Amino acid sequence: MNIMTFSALAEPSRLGMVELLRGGPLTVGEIADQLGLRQPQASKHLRVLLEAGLVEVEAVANRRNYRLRSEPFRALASWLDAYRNIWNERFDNLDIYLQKMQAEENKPQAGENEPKET
Amino acid sequence: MNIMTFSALAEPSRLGMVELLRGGPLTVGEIADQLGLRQPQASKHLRVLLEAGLVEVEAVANRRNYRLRSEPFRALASWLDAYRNIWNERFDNLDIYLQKMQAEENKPQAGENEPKET
DNA sequence: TTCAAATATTCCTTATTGGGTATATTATAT
DNA sequence: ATATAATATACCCAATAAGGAATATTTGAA
Repeated sequence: MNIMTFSALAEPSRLGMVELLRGGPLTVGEIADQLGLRQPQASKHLRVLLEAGLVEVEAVANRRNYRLRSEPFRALASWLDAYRNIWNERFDNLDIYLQKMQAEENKPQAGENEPKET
Repeated sequence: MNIMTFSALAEPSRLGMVELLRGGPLTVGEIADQLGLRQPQASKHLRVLLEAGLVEVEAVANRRNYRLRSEPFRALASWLDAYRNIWNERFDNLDIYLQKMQAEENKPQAGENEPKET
């Protein structure tokens, strides 16, 4: 997984931009307007998104049309897939018990198998 | 989408920790070892992951067993779902053309509908 | 009580990041 | 050539984050 994807999304304005661009391409000015940003900061954040590969630009005269790229989202989804097991509460109580037992084996000092009561 | 999830993952050591914990719970020392970190930085990064809700701890004597929580991964997956359209290259050439046409309508200064040739 | 292991916290220092403002750049129109 | 709109870049400053090293805390054992 590319860490730049996460750092690009780890900023409110930039995450907002991505959500905004879900509706389709927008210019810098439109993005700045909708998010209440000044133009320079909008440009700077878009640059970060661009370098992270999250968006791409198309120059149309004066304007720059920014839109989402699909690749990083696909990558994110496939990375997430590796965590599907966790969905199903793989580490449920039984597993935790087994893991604890296994951890005990590292220091079988006092009682061997059955800890006597009191 | 909670931004803390992204900022927590936007750091190589922490992303490494998450990947590592995919295999099951580990103690601070084990994590530090496997990632070549000093213990204090391991603890500090784990704290960030903890506060982001990505992991949880279980104290067992001296040790702290850290393991992944499922919720943030579910949240991430459901957030990603909103971007599924982009998978299918929704913004293909036709869409881009239509969007460009719509953008033109904002400044219909010269030609109204049919721009005359030459 | 004293010791040692595992972990957390604190302090310090440096690097990075984000906002603000001014300015440069590019394209269109006159 | 000049003016204007849209955008990018540069510079400065404050806030944040990360590593290093020392220290505090907790637990089990002698």
